[in-house]
Amino acid sequence: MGVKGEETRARLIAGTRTLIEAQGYFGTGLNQIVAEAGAPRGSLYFHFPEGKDQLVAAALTQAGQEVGDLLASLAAEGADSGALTERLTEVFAERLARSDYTKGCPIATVALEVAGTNEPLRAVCAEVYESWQRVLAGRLETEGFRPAEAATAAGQALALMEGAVLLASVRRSREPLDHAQHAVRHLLGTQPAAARTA
Amino acid sequence: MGVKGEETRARLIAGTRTLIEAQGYFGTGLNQIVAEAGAPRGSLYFHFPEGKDQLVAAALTQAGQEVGDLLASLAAEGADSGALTERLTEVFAERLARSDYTKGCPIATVALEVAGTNEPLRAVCAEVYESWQRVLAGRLETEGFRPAEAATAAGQALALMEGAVLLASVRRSREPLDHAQHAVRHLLGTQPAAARTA
DNA sequence: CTGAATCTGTAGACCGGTCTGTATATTTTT
DNA sequence: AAAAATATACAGACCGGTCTACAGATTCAG
Repeated sequence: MGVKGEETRARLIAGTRTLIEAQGYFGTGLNQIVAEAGAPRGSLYFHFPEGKDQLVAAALTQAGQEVGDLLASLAAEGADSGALTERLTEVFAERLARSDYTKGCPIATVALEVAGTNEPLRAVCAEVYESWQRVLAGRLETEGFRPAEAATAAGQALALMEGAVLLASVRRSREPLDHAQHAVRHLLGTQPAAARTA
Repeated sequence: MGVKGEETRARLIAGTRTLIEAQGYFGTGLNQIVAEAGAPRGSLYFHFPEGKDQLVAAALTQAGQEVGDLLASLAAEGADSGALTERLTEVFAERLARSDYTKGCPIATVALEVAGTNEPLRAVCAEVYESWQRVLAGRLETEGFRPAEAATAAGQALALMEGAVLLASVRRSREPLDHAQHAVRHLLGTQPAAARTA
């Protein structure tokens, strides 16, 4: 596969990400995607022969991996669970603010749309969320949580943050995210960064 | 307006609720709605002259009010905040299980789809969530929370439950909802003292 | 009491446009 | 020249929305 082919493929995924994050799966058409990516229709079906679902799956996977890699690298640098969740909350808050509250979690909208009707895409969304949860749970284990409790606590923290993104999108305000961050700290039993350094 | 007219209108709203809760806003077409409701297209535009958005707004409002009325009646009977959230969690869990995990929160999917692109519907979703939050916050005030802290805690609890519905839908399991319920109890039970001293 | 006018609501054909996906021709790269 | 990739025309289905026709009840003049 040549350089140009890779670039077109990358632009298609990037365009798909941009659009589905703001409009969801059904709200985004292939015409819109190829226009956004500056690629012709034929190229789309050359690079993604299975069509829209394959393209959306690639976009979700890439977006999920970016966030997962960020969390994993923070954890590798020794960030504690409170710092991990704070950073994730901040990522979502920043995305919302910079997009005028059109893009929150890159997975959530599609996840809810397809969970009941599109099993392959549901599985992709589930894997992304589980990968995020695994990183957080792993960190919690090094802080003394037993494996089962770490998984539960990580799931609760993730639910809190995802729900806060939903409320923040609907209210057009980052306040729910900031309140969620405090609640997550409380649930996980860690002190805020300000208190730690004091 | 005759009896039959009211019935057709009610069937249209009921059909719309059924479909958008499982498939979202963009995933549900008017052909599907009129088929589900057993009503002709002309009746749809007679009862809802502004079209799809007016119909969806009516469906969201009705679904939101049903849940809100349930919470309000429980609160009037003296249920405490833990019982309110437990019941709301149970409503969502039951809906998911009975629909084979296709219907969770009746608002969430549409809320995320339209938050960035359809201001009137976004406002409807926001009002539903705020009405739920108000009931819970009101109960928290009678339990000793100051108004500001009650609103914050109610928002955190709502975020936790909504996020748990998302994760439960994607995982096809009620486990996230059960874990969320424990976390909500923890948040609401321990925060008053800290909030008062803050 | 009748029968035409009116109102409510039903019924579905039809509009332009967009949807996902296919087929085929052409250009670029190797 | 072969392979990789681009480019576009096209197909059939469906989209939301508009339009006209008409069925059944109600009203009201005579």
